[in-house]
Amino acid sequence: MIARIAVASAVFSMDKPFDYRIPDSLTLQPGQRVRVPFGASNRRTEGIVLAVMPDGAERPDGPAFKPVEAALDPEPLLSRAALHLAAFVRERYFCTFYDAVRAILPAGVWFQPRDRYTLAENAAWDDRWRNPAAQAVFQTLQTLGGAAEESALRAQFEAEALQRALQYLRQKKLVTCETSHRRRVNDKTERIAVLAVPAEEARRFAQSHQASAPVQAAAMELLATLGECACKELCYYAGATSATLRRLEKLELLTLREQEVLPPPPPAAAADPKPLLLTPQQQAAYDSLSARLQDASPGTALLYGVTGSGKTAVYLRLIDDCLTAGRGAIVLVPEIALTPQLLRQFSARYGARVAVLHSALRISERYETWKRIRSGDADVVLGTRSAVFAPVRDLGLLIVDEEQEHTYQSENAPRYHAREVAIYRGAQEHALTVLGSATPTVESMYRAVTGAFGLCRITERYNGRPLPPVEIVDMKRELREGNASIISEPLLLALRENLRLGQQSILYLNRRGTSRMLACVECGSVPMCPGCSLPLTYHHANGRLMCHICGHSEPMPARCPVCGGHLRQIGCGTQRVEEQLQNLLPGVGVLRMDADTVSAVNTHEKLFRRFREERIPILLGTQMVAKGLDFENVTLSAVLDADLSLYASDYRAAETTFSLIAQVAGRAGRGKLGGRAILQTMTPQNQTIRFAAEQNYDAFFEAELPLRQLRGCPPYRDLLTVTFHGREEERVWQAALAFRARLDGLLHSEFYRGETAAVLGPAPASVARINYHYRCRLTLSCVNTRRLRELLAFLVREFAKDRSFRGVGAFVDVNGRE
DNA sequence: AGCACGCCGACT
DNA sequence: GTCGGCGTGCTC
Repeated sequence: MIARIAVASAVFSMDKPFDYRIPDSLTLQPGQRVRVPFGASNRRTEGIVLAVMPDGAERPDGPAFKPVEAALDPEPLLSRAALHLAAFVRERYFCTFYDAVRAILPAGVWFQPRDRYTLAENAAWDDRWRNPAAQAVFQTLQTLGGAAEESALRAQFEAEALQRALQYLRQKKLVTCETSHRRRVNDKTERIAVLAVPAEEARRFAQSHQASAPVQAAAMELLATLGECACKELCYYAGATSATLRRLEKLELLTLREQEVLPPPPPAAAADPKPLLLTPQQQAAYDSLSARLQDASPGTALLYGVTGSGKTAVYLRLIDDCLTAGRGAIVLVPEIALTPQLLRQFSARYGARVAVLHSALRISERYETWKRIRSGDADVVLGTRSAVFAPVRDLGLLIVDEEQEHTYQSENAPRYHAREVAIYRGAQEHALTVLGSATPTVESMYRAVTGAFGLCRITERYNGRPLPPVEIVDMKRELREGNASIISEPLLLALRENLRLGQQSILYLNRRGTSRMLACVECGSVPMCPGCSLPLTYHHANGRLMCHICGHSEPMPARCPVCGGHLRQIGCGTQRVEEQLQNLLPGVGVLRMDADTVSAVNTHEKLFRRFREERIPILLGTQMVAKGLDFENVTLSAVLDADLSLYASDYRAAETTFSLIAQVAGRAGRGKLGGRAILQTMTPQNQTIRFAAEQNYDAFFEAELPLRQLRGCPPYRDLLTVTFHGREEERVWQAALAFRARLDGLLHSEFYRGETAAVLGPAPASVARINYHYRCRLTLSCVNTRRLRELLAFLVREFAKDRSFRGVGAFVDVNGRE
C-alpha cells in the first residue's frame, strides 16, 4: 500500500503531498501521524497520512518510494473532516498543510525530535584530517561508548562548533544521526534568577561596576534587594538581555533555574441555573434558529441583537435543542477572561459536559480537555479562537459570539479568521453557524441582507429599558474655551452629579499608538527604536524607553538627544487621565484598568468585583472596560476620545469605532437607575460618530456600504496582501516591483480574463521597518476566487525559489489588519 | 528550510 | 591532498 503524506519539514514553496510505501508490518489510516525519511540525507521528519492507496500508482520512471518508518499515533488523530478543514485552511490562508495541522491540534500532542549520534562501525580518525573540533567530538563519542544524544554532547561543546563538527563527521561517514520523536507535554516555564552571593557582596559588585558595566550593576542591585526574580522582569527593570544574565551566572553571582508558570485559577464554581424566560423577540429569534437547526443543511445565521438584548438566553436554548438531538456544540467568545458570567452559566447548566478551551490553560490541561471532547465526554465547548477546531463529535451548532471582535483573527502562521472557519466548518459538517453581535461587521450584515445568511433581530433590551441617551461633546470647542484637559466641562459636571448621587461611572480611553511616546518640547523630535520605524514608548514602571515590537529597551534620556531640550510625554495614557481626575476631583476613588494594572493576580474579574463591591466611583480603562460585566449602579459611561480609532489605515476603522462607542454607551443604564453616555470628540460632525451616538446601526450600515464598494473592500472585494520583507531596503522594493510586474502580466493574460482584480502598491507596510527588516506590500483587491488564490500561491512559490530574490521573504494575508 | 554535490581557489 | 566557500538542484 501507498500512503500520501504531508510532511512537517516542508516549507511553503515545496508543500505538497509526498508518497511513501507502507511496509507490511504497518497498517495506516488517514489522520495518523508517522515518522518518515525525507530528503537526500533521509533525515527523519514527522508527517500526517492524508490518504492510503493500493500499490500500482508508483512513478513509472524514477526510484521506488521510500518506506514509512513508524506510526507515531496508534489511531488517527485527525478525523476526515478535520483533514478536510486543514486543507481548507491551507488553501485559504496561504500556509503549509502542517501549519494548518498545528493550528488544529493542541500543543500536548506534539513530538520533540531528539537526535542521537552513533559512530560508524570501525570508524577511525585519519591523522591527515585537520579539524581539531571534530576530532574532539569524535573522541568524546568513543569514550561514551560509540553513541550519544545530542543533548549530552551539548553539555561539553559550544553549540555552533558542535554543529559544525557533527556535520563534518557525518560527511566523512564517521557518524550517523538518528532522529526519534518523544512526546512533549511540557508546560510553560519561566527562568528565575537567584542571587548566589550575600546581598552585601552583590551591592559591592554593583557599586564597583556602576561605570564599567551599568546594566550588570543595575541587575545585581535589583537582585540584591529581591533575592530572586523572574529573568523577564529582571531584564525589564534593569534593561538587561539574557546575555547579561548568563555573564553574571558565569561570574557565579547568580544562578538560573526553570520554574513552571502556574496558570490562573479556574473561575468560581457554578451558581444555580436560572430558568430561561424569553421575551417575544427572543422567542421569535430562537424559533427561527431552532427551525434551521433541524435542516439538513442549516447554513449560517446572523443574530443581531442590541446590547443587553439577551442573546445568551437564545444561545442556551439552541444548545439545549442541539444536545437533545444528540449533537455537540461549540461556542466561541472573543476572550474568556472577559466572560466569567457566561462561563458560570454554562457550567451551571451543562455541568461536566462543558469543556473550556483558551490560551491560559496549561498544555497538559488543554490536552486533557481536548481528549475529553474527542471521546464525547464533553459535548459543549466554550472557548476562544482556536476552539473552532475542537474535535466535537457530530457537531450540530457553532456559535460565534461578538463576531465583530478582531481577536477571532489569528496573528501568526495560519492567519485564519475563526468566524470564516466556523462558517466553512458548519457548512461542511451540516451544523448551524450562528454569528451573534450588537454591532455586526459590515461583511456579515451584508451577507444577511442579501440572503446568504439568515437574519434574526432583537431590537429591545431584555429588561425593556431604552438605550441610554448619548451626548456628543465637541472637544475643539472645549479647547477654544480654554479647557485643554481630556475631561470636558460637561463630563466633569456629569461626574460630579454622579458622585453626589452615589452612582458609578465608567470612562473609556481609546488608547492607540501615540499614547506613551515622548517628544522634545524644543525641536519636536521623537525618540525612535533603532531597529523599527516606531516611536519608543515610555514605561513608568522601569523608567525606560521600550519598543513594543522588538522589545528594545534603553534608559530614558534626561534631555533630548538631538537638541538637549526637554522631553515630554505626548498623547494621553490612562495614567495621565488618572492624574487629571485626581486634580479635578481630589480624593475621589479611581480604579484604573489597563494592561499595566491587570495581571495574573489582579485578574479582570477581581478588578471588576472590586469596582462592584467597593463601589469605587470611577472605573477608568482601555478596551477591557468596554466589555466586562453589567453593573446595576453604573449610570454614566464616557468615551474620552472617540476619534482615535477612526483614522487607522484599516478599512474597518469606522466599523470598529462604531462598535466600541456602542459598547461603551451600552455599559450605562443596565440597572433600574437608567443612565446616560457622553462622547468626547474633535469631529462632532463625523457621520460614524453621529450614528454611534444615536445607536443607529442600520443608518451606519447603509452609509458604510457604498464607501466599501468605492474602496474595493469587503464585502464587495477581498484584500489579499503580499508582504515583502528583508534586510536590504532596495532589494525588498525591487522584489515587490518585480512581483507586481509578473502578477500584472498574468492577470492581463487570456486565462485570467474573467477575474476581477486590481493591484495596488507596492507601498510601505504600516510599520515599514521591524527589527532592522524593511517591509512593503502589494494589495490585490479582488473577487476572491480559487483561481486567483492559486495564482498568488504559485507566484509566491516561484518567488521563493528564484535566487535573484534571495534575502527577501514574501507571505500572503487575507483581509488582515496591521 | 536543509542538505548533498560539484567546482574552485588557497593552503600545507 | 585537503579544506572551506559558494552556487545549484531536489525533497515521494
